[in-house]
Amino acid sequence: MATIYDVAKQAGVSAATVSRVVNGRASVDTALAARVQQAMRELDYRPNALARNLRRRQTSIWAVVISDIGNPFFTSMVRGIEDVAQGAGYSVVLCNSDEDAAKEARYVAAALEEQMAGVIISSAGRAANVNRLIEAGTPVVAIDREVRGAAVDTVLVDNEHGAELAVEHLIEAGYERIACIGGPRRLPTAQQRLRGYQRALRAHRRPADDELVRHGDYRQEGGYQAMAALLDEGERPDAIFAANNLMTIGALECLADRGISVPDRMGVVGFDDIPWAHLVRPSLTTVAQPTYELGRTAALLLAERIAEPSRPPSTVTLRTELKVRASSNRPSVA
Amino acid sequence: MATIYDVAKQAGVSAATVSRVVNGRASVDTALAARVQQAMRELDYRPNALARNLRRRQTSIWAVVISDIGNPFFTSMVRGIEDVAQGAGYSVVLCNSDEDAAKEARYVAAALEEQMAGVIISSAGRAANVNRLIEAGTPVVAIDREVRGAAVDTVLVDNEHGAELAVEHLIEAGYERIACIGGPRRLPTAQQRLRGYQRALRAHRRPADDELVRHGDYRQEGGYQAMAALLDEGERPDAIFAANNLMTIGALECLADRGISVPDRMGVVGFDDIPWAHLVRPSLTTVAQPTYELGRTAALLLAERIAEPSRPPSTVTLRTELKVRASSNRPSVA
DNA sequence: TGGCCACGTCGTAGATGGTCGCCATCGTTC
DNA sequence: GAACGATGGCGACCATCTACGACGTGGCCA
Repeated sequence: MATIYDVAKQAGVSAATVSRVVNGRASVDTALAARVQQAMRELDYRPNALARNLRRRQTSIWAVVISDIGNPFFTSMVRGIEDVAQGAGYSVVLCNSDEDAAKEARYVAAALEEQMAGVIISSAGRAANVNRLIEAGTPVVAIDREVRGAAVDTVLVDNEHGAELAVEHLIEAGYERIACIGGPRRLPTAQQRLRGYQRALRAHRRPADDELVRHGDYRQEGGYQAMAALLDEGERPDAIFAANNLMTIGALECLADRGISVPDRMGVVGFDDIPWAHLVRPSLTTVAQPTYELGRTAALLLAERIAEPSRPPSTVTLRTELKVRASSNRPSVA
Repeated sequence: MATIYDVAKQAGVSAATVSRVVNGRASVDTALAARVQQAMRELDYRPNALARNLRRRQTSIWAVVISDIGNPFFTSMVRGIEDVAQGAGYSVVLCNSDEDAAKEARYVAAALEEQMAGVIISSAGRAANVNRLIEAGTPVVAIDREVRGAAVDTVLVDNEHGAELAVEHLIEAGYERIACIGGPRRLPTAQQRLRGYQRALRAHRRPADDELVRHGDYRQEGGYQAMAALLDEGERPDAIFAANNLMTIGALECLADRGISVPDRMGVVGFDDIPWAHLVRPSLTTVAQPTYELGRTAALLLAERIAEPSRPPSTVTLRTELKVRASSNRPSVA
């Protein structure tokens, strides 16, 4: 592979001049510049990004650390990030932490070692990882999950409000005993969605029975097990609110296995949409998040922070939207 | 950020010794090594990957170039790649080419500039991109799609056979007029699946009517449009074989919009599974691909090629499996 | 007209942080 | 005493960027 020196020799100039032509920062005589361009074409010269990165002490890569690459919520978000990154001249690296704090820490370490230009993170755990990045001066944006104890740009959705809407909708549809399949207790999104659920019950003077709340792991399997527990233990609910998309799928699976018909004997609303929610039968009522927009916003915030590292961190909260479909349509009791 | 020289000073040794301790290549006296470890901890030393990469003329990153990050087929495949990469000490960068040859070329250029340790690619277009990598000495593995005109390690599934099985199944289920929603003509997978469809028809002496074959873009929208065309133009089929998962979803959507019941009035089999195929009503008969295994195999091949660059390229073909569910269950005519 | 200064260009030389080949040293063993 | 292995330091090297200074030109002022 040709280096900058080969080009310089071919064009009869110094390497510095070639560098100037490549980067367009300083002024170079037009005739010389043309000769350099010519030489670059002839040698099929590609600047060595490694050397440039070392010298500039920074890559042009953004790391995106997410907790589950298989969740369509994240893939759509990543698209939003990618589109902005592309436009701003950055590449995007995807890191899949699998909700594992250790794996997340490894990726953060890698981001530091590789001197990534920025990090967008949906953190599984404590603030330590995020703070490590901030201390090292790496621009960071938290997405989807707020990070307590870290001063960082953040993009969220109104989880509590969305959950409240969902549960209110179930109440208005006539369901009586509404259960909740919550997410992992340590995750802020799970806590907020649970609060929304409780708030709606309280507002409508429904008792908040502890037996009605189960916690899953935000995966399909967890949703299945939580649903099974709700069916087998204690007084059976007639509707459920599930705190994320994959757990909703799991719950539906369980209900199908048990032959419990939705929405007649069990109303179902899930948090976060699924691309084919309307193909599932019955079609699924969901609290839709603006996933693409979430990614876009985070990427824009990151670009701004890179441009202006010292500005105070800001938090953007996007709205959710209740999409009423068939799974929460209780047949009126005659 | 502390450099290797800071650590060397702190431990009272030379930078070379610190390097040896970090990399564990050469033997270092235990006492010295301990002092170095101590100094690294005290200074919170992180090796600068950029400098190492420059010197070694290689990063420890694998680029995975895929054509649609939103397709669960690819996300599962990526998991398989990641797990192997993780174990072998590599990080994985995801590049989303969106079936766009130009975008793909940009990512390939980036992989060359950043001197990626290896590339796994599901190429959208011609062999030029892959050959550029091979010429530069970058280890490459083609996945899911063979690359004609390039001598490269390849991992495929038996597309033709899988498609044949699917169509045979529809024939045996009693469907008469079986249509095909094929993929983009230029893609080898689309060509192979189409051939499997045609072969099955021929074997059962069904006429291969050109009117019964439409081509989509491997996305949901394309499946929807192809289905609509099949319904509106010419003699209507009573079953369809769709050449990938997202187009199957699109076709189902179209059928639902038109009120055409599946499997009574239209049998449906799709190529490639969907995580929640059994939740869609009716549950979906599919040709399942070993997606995770596909990724794993490609990653293993890449690791082998990196270890032994001169070995002749090999091709691995994995088997598909027909998963019979409800969407192809034709009610027997009384 | 001569001298000085500003400015546009361009080359030299170091800096970036690690890695590794080579060589010196030291202790051990035969 | 020679041979050998283990150990650790020196300095070149990776490809690029950039601070600094040199050089030439032209304008302006005395």
